This record gives sequence, structure tokens and C-alpha cells, in this order.
Amino acid sequence: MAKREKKSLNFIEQIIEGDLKKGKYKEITTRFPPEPNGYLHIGHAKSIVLNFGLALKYGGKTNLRFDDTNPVVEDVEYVDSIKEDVKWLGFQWADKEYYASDYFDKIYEFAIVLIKKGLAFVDDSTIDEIKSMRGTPTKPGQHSPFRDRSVEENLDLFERMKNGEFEDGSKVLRAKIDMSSPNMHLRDPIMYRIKRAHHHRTGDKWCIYPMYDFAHGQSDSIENITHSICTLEFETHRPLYDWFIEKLEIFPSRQIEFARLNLNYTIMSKRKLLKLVQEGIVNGWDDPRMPTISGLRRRGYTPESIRNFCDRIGIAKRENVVDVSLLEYSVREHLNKIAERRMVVMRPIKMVITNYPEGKIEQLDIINNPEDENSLSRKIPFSREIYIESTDFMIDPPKDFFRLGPGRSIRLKNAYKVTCDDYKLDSEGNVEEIYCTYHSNSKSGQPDTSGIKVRSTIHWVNVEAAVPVEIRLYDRLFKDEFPDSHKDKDFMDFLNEDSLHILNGYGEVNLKNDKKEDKYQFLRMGYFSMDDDSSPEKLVFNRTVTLKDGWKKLQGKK
RNA sequence: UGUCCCAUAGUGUAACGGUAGCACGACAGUUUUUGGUACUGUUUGUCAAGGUUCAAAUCCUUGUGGGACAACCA
Repeated sequence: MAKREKKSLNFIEQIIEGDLKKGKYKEITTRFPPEPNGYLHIGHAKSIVLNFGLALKYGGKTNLRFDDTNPVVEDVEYVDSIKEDVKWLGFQWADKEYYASDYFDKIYEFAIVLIKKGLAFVDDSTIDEIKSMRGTPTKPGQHSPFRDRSVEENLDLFERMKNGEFEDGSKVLRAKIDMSSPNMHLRDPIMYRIKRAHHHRTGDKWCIYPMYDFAHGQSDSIENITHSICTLEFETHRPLYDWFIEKLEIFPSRQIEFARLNLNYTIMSKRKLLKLVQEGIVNGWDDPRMPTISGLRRRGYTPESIRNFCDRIGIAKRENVVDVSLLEYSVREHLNKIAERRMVVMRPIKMVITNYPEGKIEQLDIINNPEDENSLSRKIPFSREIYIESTDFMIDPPKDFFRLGPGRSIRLKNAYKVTCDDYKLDSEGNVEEIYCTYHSNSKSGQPDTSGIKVRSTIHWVNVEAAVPVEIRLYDRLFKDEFPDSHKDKDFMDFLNEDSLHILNGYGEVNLKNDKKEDKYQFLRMGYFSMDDDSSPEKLVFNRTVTLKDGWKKLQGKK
């Protein structure tokens, strides 16, 4: 019986379907409007997936628009990284990139329209005077003494502001709305300020720049954006957004707010992320520990896994904190399907198979990815001396430890079962070598007549053919679940000093010169991605995420 | 002591006046040459109090809790 697909729409989809049904629009236009003042992070990914996803779903397009109205904090470096990240996530914006700065002339004209309507005025008050006359949320503000200037005077003054006749900060253009409004944003908000700063696109053409509130909605309208989706903190701006559109009599874009993404153990503010970069806590915006798109990319996340994550967390208006484990689940889920397996020993210890002939080498077949039906296999050499993971051996193992110990047997993945006979300690009492005998009648792929039972299969690497690899293990950057939500403490107080571990291990031969296939599951160890620092002489891998570890979990319970 | 927004298992999100679902997590089990994967099962929820209604997570009122807003930032 055909199951009817369950229709489960988020509130924005409901609004859009409503608009479409009413015939308000035939197709929709959304936009993703970052300010180029930092790198994109996973929170932006939520917005990107939402905006581009909506246009894909309902027909229409999405504009990539740079909200570049404050030149002092913006830079082309950020513009470039943003374009790269959106593309990498798998989205294509309409025709070209849009810039709010492309509309400076138009927005200037809009200001003149409002001045002529008597709805805007030039204010000579100082920044402090404006602040004190604004009142507080519970106390109404006072009118500026300059509020009743004539249209002619305002027109003249505003033009001279544009022409650079006045000092920075000496005058602003304000909308004339309501100084006693309970909504602070309606208390004669500032539309333009004088700021002599070099703009990364318009150069020194302008010395006045529009404020967000007098640029964003206008840009939306110019681009015929049907649904302008932003985060919750702009909710109180919406009446102003609508006021400008109404008074200007321009295309009525509709602003809709949703709750931004919060992830535990993570900070998402660009300002704070910038601090981590500037203070050298991390090695740049693309450090694999960063929640930036570029960081996640370097860490080994796939675009598909990030998109799936964004779909899974949903869209709503309530504040939320998503567990990072959901992000990790998403990447494991994808990598499990696509990543070829390799054997890599991260903390090596040598095992000598005493009854295996010296000089003998067997080439064993091993499948690249058991989760993939079309997966091919590769050859790995087996001989007398191999490395195994030191955590797979215990001198005095507990009952629930399934791995190797004196007198115990395990299977070497895709090879033979071996039994541990003895081990050697170094001068400090650490296990230096393990001595085993192998059972020739237990070879993988052949009938096993050894009669030996094992409880686990472990990975290994042939000593002779081992490839040295540097392995970078990452832990969360913060020890606290909500590092930036403590009133009395700074988020820097919660830094995890131990978020990076570098190991030198050995990998199987097939890791060599393999840069294009750069994502692997290192058997039993996790998913790894080759780092840009890697070279044929020195392979470097980042651990994207561990495998789920039932043994570790068991230990944690004790 | 203002205006606006929000409140559903541990977390996230559905149900749009008519059986409270789903995903992740947790727990138990099956399979397994990865203590992985896959599969099966279990667990836990409508902030509170009133009201409307045959029927309320859903509508109304009040309360409680959380959030946003007082940059010449976005």
C-alpha cells in the first residue's frame, strides 16, 4: 500500500505555501546576506541551507548579497572566503554576487524621498546627546532640537553631508517617526552617518554610509526579495523595516525571523571567533577545531553531512541548543558510506610472530569499504613483524577486555588468528614487544580449522611496509557546555588547553600518494582526512570524528 | 518596571480543534573478521492554573520561565 508522504512543514514553508496558494507570487526569491567581516560558520550554514533550500523547493532563486555598509570592519578576504564556502556547501546563487554597496546611489535617493516627505531630518546632535534623548525602553525619548528643520534645509544639509563638508560624527540623517514608541528602533532611528573610511568596493566615493536598517530592507526591495529570512534578534526591527517600505512605496519584501543555531561546547559569535584567531589560540579561521565552514572542511566534514545536519535540526522560533553529537552523527553517517577503510596504527607497539618464517611475505586481499557494494579490494603485505595498537594489549586484562593479553588470542584483520605467548618490557616497565604464534589454518577467506575462538579482530600494519603518518587528534575547544553564556565569566576562561594531540603512527602501504582520495576510515580508529600540510614525504591526517566506541563507553561507566 | 517573541521526551523538531509522532541520545538485544555499521525492542514529553468546546499541545485569560530591544555595528 502506498504510504502517503507525511507533510511536515516548518513555519516558513507554511508562510510560503500560503503566499503561493493565494497567488501572491509565482515563484520566490530569497537571499543570503552576510556582512563580509569574518568567515562563515555552521550557524551560517543553517541560514544558507534554509534560504537556498527554499528557492530550490518552491521554484525561484537565491541572491548572495554582501551587506557591506560598514567599511571599517569589512574586507575582500572575507568576501572571497564566503563565496568559496557557499559554493563548497553545494549552492549556486543567482547570476552574480550582489552588494548593498551597489545600491548606495539608490539608497541615497530613497533618503531624499523621505526628506521631501518630511519624514527625515539632519540632526547636529552629538552621539551622546542622541543617546540620552533616546530614553529607555520604559521611558519615552525627547525630540531632537533639530527635528523641525525645513525640507529645504534638510535637503541642503544632507547633500553637503554627502559632499564631505562636515566632520565625521558631526551630523546624521534620522527618520522622523516616534520618540515615545515602546519600540526603541522607531525612536527617530539613524539612517546615515558620516564615516570617512575606504570601502573595499566603492573606494573613497562615499563619506556617508547608510545604517543596516536603511540598507537591508531597501536592498531586499530593490532585488524583489519575496521572503527576507533573518534571525530572531531582528524581530524588533521589523516594524521599521516595514515603515521604510511603506513610506518609500517600494516592493514589499517580507521579513521573517527564525532562531539561530546554537551548539553546545561551541561559540558562534564572529567577534569571539576572531579573538581565537588573533590570539593564536587556533591556527587561523580554518583550524579544524573551529566551527567555521572552512574549519569543518579542513577537519574532513563533507558538504552533504553539513546539509543533512541542517535539515535535521529544523527551523523554528524558539531558542535552542543543539548537541554537537548530532553534527558528529551526521558526518559519521555519510563517511561510513563513502570512506574507504585503511589500517593505521596510531600508538604502535611491535608484535613478532615467532612461528612465521623470516623473510616470508603474503599479499592479502582486503576490501576497501564493506558498506559499498561496488567497493574493490586492495593488497596488504603480511609478514613476521607487525605493529598493533598498544591499547589492544594488556598485561593483566579484565574479563570484559576482548583484546590481547598473555595467553589470549585475537584475529588480525584479514589475516590470521594469533595467540600471545610472551611480551618484553623496556627499562621503564612499558611493553616493548609482544610475541605471538599464528595459526596457519585460520587464514581469512579460507576454512578455519584452528578451533580457536577469539572475541575480537584488531587492525595491524606490517613493519617492513609501514608508512609513517602524523595524526592530529582534535577535542572540543571549550570545556564548558555553554562557554559564552556565563555572566560572571569570560568564554576564554573555559578554553580546553588539550584540544590538539599529535601522534606519530604507521599506516599501510596503500596510504602513499593517495591524496585525491583524502577521506578514510582508519579501521576501528575513526574517520580521517588528509590535511593540506600533507606531502609525499610526510603524510598528515586530521581526525574528523571518532567511531562510536562501545568499549570506551563501558569504561566510562565504571 | 515598557514593547515584542517564545514554551511539546535528555536534545532538536512535528502534529494547525479529533490516536502526541520523528530524528539524535540513553538502555536492552540480534547480526558482525571494525567493541564500527545494520536491524529489533524499551524508555522518557505537551510550563502552570482557569475558561471555551462533545473534544484543547492547538483557541481565550492570567501567571511562571526564557529571549530580544536603549552602537553613528550588522
